[in-house]
Amino acid sequence: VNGVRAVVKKGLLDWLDHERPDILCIQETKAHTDQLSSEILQDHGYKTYWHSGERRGYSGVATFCKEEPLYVQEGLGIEKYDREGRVLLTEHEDFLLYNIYFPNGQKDDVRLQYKLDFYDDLLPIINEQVESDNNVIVTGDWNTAHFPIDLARPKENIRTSGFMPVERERLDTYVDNGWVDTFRLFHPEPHRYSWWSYRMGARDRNIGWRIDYFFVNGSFAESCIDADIHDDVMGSDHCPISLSIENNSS
DNA sequence: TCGAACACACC
DNA sequence: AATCTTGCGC
DNA sequence: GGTGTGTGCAAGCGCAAGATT
Repeated sequence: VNGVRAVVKKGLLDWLDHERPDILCIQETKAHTDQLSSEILQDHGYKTYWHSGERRGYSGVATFCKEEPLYVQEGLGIEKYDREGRVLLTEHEDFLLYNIYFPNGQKDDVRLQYKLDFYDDLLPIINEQVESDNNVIVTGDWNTAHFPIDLARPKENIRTSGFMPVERERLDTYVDNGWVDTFRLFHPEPHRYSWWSYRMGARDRNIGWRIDYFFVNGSFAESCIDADIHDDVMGSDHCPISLSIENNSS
């Protein structure tokens, strides 16, 4: 969301009150909870969980739940990532939910490698949970467009972090391991993006990237009834994405 | 990150 | 306490 | 002169922290 405090000023809570999702996952909160008021922490009726980076004003994720999760974990359990406040795991009745702000690799080779390591280290963890009979959803800002259809300028960005072959190969590996990009189940069409540069009026011209996903394990994909991108919602350089799941109880 | 503005090929 | 400047990270 | 590639450089926002008032 490029700063929760900024998007609250721009109407996040009105939008939340209108949409009332069962669960809301946000990334790049850029705030510690002691910097936030009760209007965003709790007054809306959701239980909220926060994982913030050590560095003030940087990174951070939050998960809002109508129903209290069975279990909440801050971080992946790997120190070098957890210092940056990138992961919230919540357990729900029918699935585990990872809310993740994947690293950005554009600053230098060190950060690119850090990003690639994150992909490599996350995969065995979630694979193991599926093997243990859990359904798993991994959502958030993945910071990588997988295929040329997923960004407006594929040829121009082959050497830009976010669409480099090494990064795309990591997503290939997720797919090879049975993980499903749910948006494409329902939307084969091009020109559907979830992020646009603030600069150069990129959003007005839809020069964007699809870098936000809901990946789910293969068998759970059958329970997904819709996935979408809501590019009419303003307030950030990203727009919301959604996943709808079959309701088995009631 | 995008694309205007250049440089420099190469016929 | 409010405003400005610089710097960082997208 | 036209077309095609390749490279440096400007480009919005949100936030922190220090300086100035």
